[in-house]
Amino acid sequence: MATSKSDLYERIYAIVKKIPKGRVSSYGAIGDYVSTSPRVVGYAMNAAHTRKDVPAHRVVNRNGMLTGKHHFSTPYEMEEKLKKEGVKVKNDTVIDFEIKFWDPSS
DNA sequence: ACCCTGACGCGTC
DNA sequence: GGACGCGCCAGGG
Repeated sequence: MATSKSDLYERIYAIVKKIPKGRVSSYGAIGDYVSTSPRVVGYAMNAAHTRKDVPAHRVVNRNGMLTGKHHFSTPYEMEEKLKKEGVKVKNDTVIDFEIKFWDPSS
């Protein structure tokens, strides 16, 4: 059955993979798209370390803040990657978050 | 097998 | 307008 519990994580990974370069999304938006709690998205991202194809650095919280930056190899990796893709970050927060925001249903 | 904790977000007091 | 609780899943001790 495609409705296993772990399949939920797979769906989350699939969405994160679809985030275009230079764009970001939020835990809440993704969670809403896969019909789960935003928290679960965070849990999934934590486990996403084993998935090299999952750009977890493009996922931020609803404020556009890089809440998960401490989970990368270095706290600067997330910010550096975003800047390199054209997403300006200041004070651990994505600038023009509303503009850079990518909707999963888009 | 149990208890705890951890990348969030919203409603309510 | 700040603080608190709840929902939800998995892995570690």
